[in-house]
Amino acid sequence: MAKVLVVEDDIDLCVAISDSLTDDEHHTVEVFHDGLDSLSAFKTTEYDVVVLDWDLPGMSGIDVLKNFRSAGGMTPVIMLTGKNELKDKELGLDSGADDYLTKPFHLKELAARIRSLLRRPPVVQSNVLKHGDLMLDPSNFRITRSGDELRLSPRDFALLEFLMRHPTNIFSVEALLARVWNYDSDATPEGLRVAIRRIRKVVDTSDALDSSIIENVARVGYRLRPPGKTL
Amino acid sequence: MAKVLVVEDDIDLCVAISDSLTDDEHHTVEVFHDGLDSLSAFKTTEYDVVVLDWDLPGMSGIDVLKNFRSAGGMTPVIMLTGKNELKDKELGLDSGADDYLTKPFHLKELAARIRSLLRRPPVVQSNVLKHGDLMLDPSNFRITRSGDELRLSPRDFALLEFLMRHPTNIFSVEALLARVWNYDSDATPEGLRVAIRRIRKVVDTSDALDSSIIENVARVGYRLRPPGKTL
DNA sequence: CTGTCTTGTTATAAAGCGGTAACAGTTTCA
DNA sequence: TGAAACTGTTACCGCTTTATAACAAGACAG
Repeated sequence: MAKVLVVEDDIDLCVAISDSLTDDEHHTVEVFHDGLDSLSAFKTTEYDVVVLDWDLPGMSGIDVLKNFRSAGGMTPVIMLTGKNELKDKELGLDSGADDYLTKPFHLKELAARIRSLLRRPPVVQSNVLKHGDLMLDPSNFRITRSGDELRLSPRDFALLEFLMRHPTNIFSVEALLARVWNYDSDATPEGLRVAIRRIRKVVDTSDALDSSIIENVARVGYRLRPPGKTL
Repeated sequence: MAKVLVVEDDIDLCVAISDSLTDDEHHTVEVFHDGLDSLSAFKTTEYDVVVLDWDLPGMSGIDVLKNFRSAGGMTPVIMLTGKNELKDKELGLDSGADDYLTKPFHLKELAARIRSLLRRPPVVQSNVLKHGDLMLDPSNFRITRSGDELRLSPRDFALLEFLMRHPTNIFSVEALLARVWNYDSDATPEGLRVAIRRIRKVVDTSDALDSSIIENVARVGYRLRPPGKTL
C-alpha cells in the first residue's frame, strides 16, 4: 500500500508492472513513459518508491536519477534495465539507485524488492531548533521540553519558531507583524501581544516576566532570552 | 572502509571476496565458513554489512538471517546464492535480506552493492509496523492488538498504514489525500475525516479524542499520537 | 438479484483558533 | 509631575475547522 512511480517506455511492461503492483500488492501506481516528463513528477510529488528504467526517451533514467539525487531527493529508487554488464550495475548503484533489477525479471521479484525498500524507515532530516532544554521541530509541528510535548496553535508556533530562528536578534512589533503575520493587513499589535502572552503561558516555567522565554526590550521590541539568563 | 562479515563455505570464493573487499575497497573483512559459528559472531559483533551465503554447513544462511532478525538485528545483509529461482529470492528478501546476489557474480558488483548498502541509513527489518501494542502487517492486510485481530476496510487500512510508516510526521489534509487517495480522484476532506473516524472507532480503546491513535492539530493536520501519550 | 461491505455525502454539533476590546501597570520625557 | 506611549493581562466572541451520526450510492460476492 504505497505510492509508486513507474517510469518505463515499454508500454506492455508498464501495464504488466502496474497491474501487478496494483492488484497483488495494493499499491497506488503512477506511470510515465518519458524521462523528462518523469523528472518533474519526481520532484513535485512524494512517492514511496520509484521504479526507473535505464533507457528512456527524453532523458535517460540514470540522468533523471542523478538530477533527482543532486536536488536532495531521498526517495528509494529501483533501476530497471536490460543491460547486464558490470559497469552499468556499478554506475547505477553508485549514482544513487537503491536497487537494480535486470530484464527480464519476475514481477514477483520486483514486488519483493519494493517491499524490502518500503521496510526502510523514512529518512527524517529534521532541522530541530534548540533553545536551552526546549526543542522545536518546524516540519513536524512539535515543541518538546525534556520529552514532554507542549502545544501551541499554528500562529503562536510560527511566532516562536521565527524567534528561535533568529535567537539573537531583537524585532520590533512591526517587524514581527510583517514577517510572522506575512503582511496581513489586519494584523495588529494587540494580536501580537496576546500571542506572546499565550506562548509564555505554555512555554515559561515561571510566571515571572523577567525570566520569560520571550524578552521585551523596552521601546525596541522582542527577542528570545538567552537560555538560563534572568534579567 | 567498513567492517564486513563474510559467511561462505567455498574457500576459494571466500578468499576472492575477502581479497577484493580488502584490497580494492579497503574494508575490514572477517570470515566464517559455518552457519552456526557465524551466528554468534553475528550477534556479538557489530558489522556494517554482512555477506551471507545461502547454503552453509551447520545452519543455512536463511535460518541464520531469520534468527538474527528475530533477535532484533538490523545490520544490512546481502544474501549470496546459486539459486536463481523466484521463490528463493522472495523468501530471501522477505526474511530480512537487504539485497540478493546470484552466483556467479562479479566481485565488482558485490563491492558496488556493499557501497549502496553502506550509503543508506540504518534499517529496521520487519514486515510489520508496530505502534504501541498495535501491529500492522501490510503484506497480509492484518492489524492486531495483543493477538486480537482488528478489521479495517482497504482504504482505511491504507491510511493507517501510511501514518504508521511516518510515525512522527504530521500531514495536512491535502497531503493525505494526495498520498493515500488516488490523486486524480475527486477525494474530499470530508471523506478523509470519515475514514479517520472509522479508524478511530475500530482502533481506539477509549473514545476520548485526546487519546486517540490519530491526533489532530487544528489547522495543521493529522499525525499518529506517540504510544502511551495523552495530550 | 440480493444482501453485505465499502466509501463517500450531507447535516449538524462541538471545538478551538485567533483575534478585539478594555483596562491596569509601567516607562518615558516634556 | 503628569500625559502619552508602551506593555501585560483577562474576558469574550466570530469564524473556521473538526467530529459525529445518519444515510445513500457503488462494488462485490454468493
